[in-house]
Amino acid sequence: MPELPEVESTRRHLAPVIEGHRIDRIEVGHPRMLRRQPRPADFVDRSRGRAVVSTDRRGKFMLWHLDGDLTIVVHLGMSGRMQVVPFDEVPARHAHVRWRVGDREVRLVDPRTFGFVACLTDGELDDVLSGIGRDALTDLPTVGEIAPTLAGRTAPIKALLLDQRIVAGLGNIYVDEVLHEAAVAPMRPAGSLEARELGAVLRAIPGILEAALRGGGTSLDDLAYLLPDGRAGEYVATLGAYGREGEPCRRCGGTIVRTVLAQRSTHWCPDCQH
DNA sequence: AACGATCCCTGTTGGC
DNA sequence: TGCCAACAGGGATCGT
Repeated sequence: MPELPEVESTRRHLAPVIEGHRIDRIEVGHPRMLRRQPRPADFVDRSRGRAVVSTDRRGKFMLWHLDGDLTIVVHLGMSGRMQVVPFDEVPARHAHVRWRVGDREVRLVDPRTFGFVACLTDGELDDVLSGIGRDALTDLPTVGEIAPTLAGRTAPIKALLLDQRIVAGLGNIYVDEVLHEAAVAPMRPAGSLEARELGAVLRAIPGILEAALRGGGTSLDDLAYLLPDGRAGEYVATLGAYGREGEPCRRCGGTIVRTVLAQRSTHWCPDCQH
């Protein structure tokens, strides 16, 4: 599932392909992908012929800043991935949005269509980003900054780490990894964490995310996520908790268990996560 | 306001 | 072997 490391790995691969280049042609094969666009008909008209000035990211939102104060927003949802192929390659199944850039085509492939794209004005972009919290990799809050937000909260710490309005970028896989690294049980009421534990959680976040980024992200067995050149992310071999039900904890030798929390499968070690 | 549940969607998996 | 229900989950939305 694309989370911050997957989106950032994707962005870094796409940057040299699109930055400074003009978008010559756009095709949208699935209107559902435009559901964030205020006026779907604007999507193609706004961005066609414009150059990508720079790329950026906020949480799981990839941003392509265009000339003319417009930004293409790409969210990969749960099964989205980007492809870069020669422009004359036969369209793949589920390649729902296709951008022609020079002699190449950039595609958003998304079988489950939970992803979306939009081309937004600066004002519209501000509206979208105002609903998203600080970036988990580049703008992580300190304990002092985040503690008031969590104080008194009874929801599980996992649920609040998944909430993009608080910290943006973590998804189901990396929340489990962060809590395992921090040795905090995922069902702990968020407000019950001591400063020491909150500190451990916040320290674990950049460590996990940067390691995942070095591996190009996590490609699970179903291969939903791949890099734009088709390669798999290698961090899957390093996962400590997610997907390791029944396997030994790398830290204490206990057994990783799977439960359901916040309507999500949750992997953790009852022996060393407290 | 906070929190949990439900829905969207479809390829894959597992049970019978 | 074949069929079909269950499952995966980011984010929007709804009910309590």
